[in-house]
Parts: sequence; structure tokens; C-alpha cells
Amino acid sequence: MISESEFKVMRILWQQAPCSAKTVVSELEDSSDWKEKTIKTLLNRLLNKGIITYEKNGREYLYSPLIEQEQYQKEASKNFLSQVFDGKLSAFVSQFAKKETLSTDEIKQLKKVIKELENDQ
Amino acid sequence: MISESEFKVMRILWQQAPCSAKTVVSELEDSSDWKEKTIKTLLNRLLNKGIITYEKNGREYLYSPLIEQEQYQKEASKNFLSQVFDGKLSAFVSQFAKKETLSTDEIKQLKKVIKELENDQ
DNA sequence: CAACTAAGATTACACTTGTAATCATTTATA
DNA sequence: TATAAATGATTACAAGTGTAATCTTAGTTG
Repeated sequence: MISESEFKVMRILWQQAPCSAKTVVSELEDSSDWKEKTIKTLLNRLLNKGIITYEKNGREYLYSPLIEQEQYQKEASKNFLSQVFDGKLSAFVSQFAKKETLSTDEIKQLKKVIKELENDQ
Repeated sequence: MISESEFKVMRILWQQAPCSAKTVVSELEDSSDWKEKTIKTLLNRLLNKGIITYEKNGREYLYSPLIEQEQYQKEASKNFLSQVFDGKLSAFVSQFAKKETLSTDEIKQLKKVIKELENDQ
């Protein structure tokens, strides 16, 4: 539903909403090589898809997400896992055992997460 | 590069290659509601993209993948993680701590994987 | 041998996506 | 006040995708 390009816009809105087009544009002009018009197109598509909304501020819009990042991430994760790894989280994680070299810190984080998972049982 | 629909075809080829179109079709007619022509289109697109190949067997083709599943999974994983979770595996995994209820077995698998990760350090 | 089938190849067509440019309108400015 | 500038809206256009149908050709069958 959210395309890859649109997602980059969403990340900004998730971080700092409500947010003017100008702000989004200036952030994305740094981190990408999109033109202003391109970025505005993406905002508009997100609007039409009902994924974000806006309130007027003078003659400009202040945009805000209508779905939470976590909710979206959760759905995206489930889709990804079921599509690529037959739904098996461990199969996915073990991909990274093969030389993808996680940092010690990431591994520590992971262990913590696993422990939480156990406690929830 | 591999679309979602094409991926479903790939899964069959990864499991049982070389594989005739007829076999792929009959498997997918069960698990999806695609028509035969649709499935053949997908095979053809994969061929044109250079993702699979074939050898002739009489007048039919026997298809085989040209990339390994693991290689593809690895790439897809990296893309997914960096796009949706800023590259952080633990952020992804912790999604599942929130009520996505993994089976005890999955958690056990995960722990094993983590242990391996540690040993690789 | 003529007609039918079945395989792959080619064509179809609407929708999405990437990537903008132009249009219309409103506000700021000379 | 006429014009320039900036906003969002609309339009553009090629490539990729989902989802098939038609075409071509070579075997199969009556």
C-alpha cells in the first residue's frame, strides 16, 4: 500500500508531525536527490490514499500520518516474513548468522528481546 | 527485481527444480486462484529477467532457478530491514514481542540462532 | 492427412510507481 | 496595483505488475 518512495516521506512525518511540505522537502533534498515536485507528488499520493491527513496553516498544509509507525511495521513484517520466510522468524534471523556480522551491541539487544519474549509466555 | 507474484513461482522452483510448467501450474492452481495463462506469464517473465533458465524435454521446458533462495532471501532481508527498521534487526524482532505470540518452539529456535551469532564473534 | 491440442511466445490492458513539469490560485513585493 | 513567487492540484509519461487472452507452431489423434 505504501510504496518505497512514499515510505521515505512517512518516516519524516512519523518523526515530526504535523509537518509542512517545505520541511519534508528540505529534509528529503538532503537525504535523496529528489526534486521538490517529486516530493510533493508523494505527499499528495499519500493524501489520496488516506494514509496521511493535513490541517491548514495559512495557505500551506501541515501533514500528519493517519497510521502509526508501529502498526505499519507490524503489518509489513508479517507480510515480509510470510512471503519470504514462510512465516518463520528464526529462519529470517539466522540469515544474519552467515557473515552479515551484527554488532555486539545488536546481539545484546537481540538477547534482551528474546528474554522478553520468553517472559511473555 | 522479483515481484510478489513471481516470488510464488520461485518458491516452487526452489523446492523442486527442474520443473515443468505443468507442475508449477498445478501446484499454484491449488494454492492460488490464478489461471494457467497467468502462471505461464510469470514463468516467462522470470525467464526474460534472467532469474530462471530451462532445458528442453521434448516440446516442453523444465525450469530451474538461476539464483539460490538463500542469496535472494539475504538480499531481501537487508532491504526490508534497512527500509522499514532502519537496519536494526532487534527492532524488527521486538515487533513480535507485542502479542504476535510466537510458539515456544520458535522462541527456542531463536535462542539457538542467537547463541550461534555470539559464537561467531 | 486433416483437425485438434498443448507448449511456449506475443499481445493486452488497467493500475501502480518513479520522477517530474505545468496549471491555477493566492499572497507578497516592487 | 501589476507582477513575481510559492502552494497545492493536475497532468505526464515510461517502466513494472497483476492478470489474462490470443497467436504460432509442432506434435497427437481420428
